[in-house]
Amino acid sequence: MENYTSFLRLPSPTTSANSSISLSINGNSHSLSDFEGIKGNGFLGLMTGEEMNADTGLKEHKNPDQGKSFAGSAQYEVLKFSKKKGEKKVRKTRYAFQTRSHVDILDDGYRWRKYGQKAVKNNKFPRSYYRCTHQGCDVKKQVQRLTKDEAVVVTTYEGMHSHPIEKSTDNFENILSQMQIYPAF
DNA sequence: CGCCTTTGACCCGCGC
DNA sequence: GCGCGGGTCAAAGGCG
Repeated sequence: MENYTSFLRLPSPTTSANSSISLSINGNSHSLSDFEGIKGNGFLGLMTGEEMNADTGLKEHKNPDQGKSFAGSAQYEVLKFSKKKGEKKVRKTRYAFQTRSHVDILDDGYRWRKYGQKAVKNNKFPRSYYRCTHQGCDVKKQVQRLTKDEAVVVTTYEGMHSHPIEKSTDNFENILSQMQIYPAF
């Protein structure tokens, strides 16, 4: 997605447990409308089969035993400079989702290999780092639970899968795979 | 046996 | 320069 003119930063994940992340995308044609559409219809439509029951009013849905429920999402771009000298900046798009779940591992249909875990400041829960194991696919995700609301799991995806989903599950990542509207970098 | 997790070390950017 | 915080590496071990 080269055309984004603005990007949304999550509230600093180490200092804020704000559970209502606003979504502000003003990219090209499909950013906002499609994203919202999928979120409002596709996401929830399919999530209901899995006890998904929250949209933006996540705070009122405080029921960890319900399993997973979609809580919120955000997208933002990350500007990075390559470590190598003389390389241009690498732009990555990250999608952050908040999910109410009593389990950290949200099986989203892709195969992930954990490659790290770090303690996060001001957060008593560690953050886990996963990488997609599909060859040539360097999609990463971070999973982190909030101190202020232990029922909330924040999953941050970085990059996009350039391959089909590997398991036929009907959870939200399956839908994510269908909303690959942006070209891979 | 292959794939995965665990875990400390390492690296890097940034602020002081 | 140094320390801190975040991100990654890689060796070692676990498990099906």
